[in-house]
Amino acid sequence: MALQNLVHKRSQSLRKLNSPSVGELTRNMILQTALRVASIHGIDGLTIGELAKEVGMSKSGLFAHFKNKDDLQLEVLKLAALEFIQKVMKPSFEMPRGEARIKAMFKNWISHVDGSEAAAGGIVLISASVELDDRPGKLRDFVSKAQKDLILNIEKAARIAIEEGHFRKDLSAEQFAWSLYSFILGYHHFKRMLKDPKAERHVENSFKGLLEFSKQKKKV
Amino acid sequence: MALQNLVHKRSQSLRKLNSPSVGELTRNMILQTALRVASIHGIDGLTIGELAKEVGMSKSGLFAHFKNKDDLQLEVLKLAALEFIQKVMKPSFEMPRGEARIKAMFKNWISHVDGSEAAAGGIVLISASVELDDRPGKLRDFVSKAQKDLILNIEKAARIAIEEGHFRKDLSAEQFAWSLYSFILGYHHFKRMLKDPKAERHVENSFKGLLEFSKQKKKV
DNA sequence: TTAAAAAACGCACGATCGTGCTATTATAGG
DNA sequence: CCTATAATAGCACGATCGTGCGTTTTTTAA
Repeated sequence: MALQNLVHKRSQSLRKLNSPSVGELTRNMILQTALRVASIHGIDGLTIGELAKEVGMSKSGLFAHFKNKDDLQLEVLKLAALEFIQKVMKPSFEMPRGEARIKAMFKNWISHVDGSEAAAGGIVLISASVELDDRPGKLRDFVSKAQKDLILNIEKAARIAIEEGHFRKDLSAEQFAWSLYSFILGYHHFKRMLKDPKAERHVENSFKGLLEFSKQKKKV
Repeated sequence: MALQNLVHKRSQSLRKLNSPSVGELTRNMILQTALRVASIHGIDGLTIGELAKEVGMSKSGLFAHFKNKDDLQLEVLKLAALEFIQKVMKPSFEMPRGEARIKAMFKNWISHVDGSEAAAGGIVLISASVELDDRPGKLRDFVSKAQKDLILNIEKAARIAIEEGHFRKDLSAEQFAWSLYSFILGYHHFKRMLKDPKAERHVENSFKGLLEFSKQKKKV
């Protein structure tokens, strides 16, 4: 897989105007590939030898771009988080405040989970949190923080919806975020592991129920 | 860690009445230990060398009990499923039909997720499904089937609750099972990965909401 | 008690792991 | 174009992986 050549061709023409060094480009390409590999084999199943093969480089040439394997894994996780933010969170927060934004968030998220080919960011983060939950360290810390930020963003969106009068005043934004995230986890699980064709329907029903529950004035 | 000795002592006294062979006992002990290891390092992180060290045997001596590593992993998953069934599902189905049974199921499940020390079965199954979701094979098939059975059992309990008149007639048992399972996944995630102290409260609120939603006669 | 059978060990194999060191090739600025 | 530097490759290391095989020890049955 000599993606290498393509990258170099492109770099030579680009550098005349704006200059990311060749090494920088290669490094990015490596990380992109690594993210793809990690989405299949998990962040722990990511091995330097296989990655080198996949990317069309020698092990040592590839390895020179990173301090050690932990560093490589951390960079992959960062990329995953970044990709998720840009594909799911950012476009949502460009929508009008309130319910519309919540709905967009849900929709973007679902389709991000579906995008098994290209966008593997979210999947890697979820898998990583399962793989790492019992093993302290920098990797775990990063994933944990990324997830917490994510939850806080959902909470923020929910609070705004309350402010806007779309959701009822006595709704717990925290509980809302928790429920929404659980449904996404459920969707991820049923769709990817169990290949359940009804997963879409179920998650949409649950989400609809959550919305109604969050709107109504009183009781249940 | 010479658990070995204990096992052999016990075997010699036990065998006079009822006879599981020594090899059988050792094999069981290996699997128990393997389950514990897998609950920390994942089913893929389970390595024969480390397991041998943990169990106090030589690699080859241990390996003689299994055809190959895949077989070992499969046996561990089987044990995990068995443990889950006996700790969570079986006691639930001994409760009275209907809502009580549903509640017991939820309660048992939650405390099973909490039992990080001893009961690692459920955790291993959930982790395994994440690790394996993109890698076809016997392991994936088993986990997938185990999870499907599990869902069907929830559905069955829900259908019985409908029959008994505890849940409303037009409730979708399938949707109920889906929601409940998603909440459990959420709990697992928040409790184990994010160490969120509010996880209990959230999952209980969600469960309570689900129950009320399932009872009321009409609307939302 | 002794011979047969089961269980565990010792050892070694090829492969691959993460990671350095040195040499070679590609790129950059003068 | 030439040189300094950046980027990549080659090679080797110790460790560990999964897995066989022959030997030794332990358990079992007569």
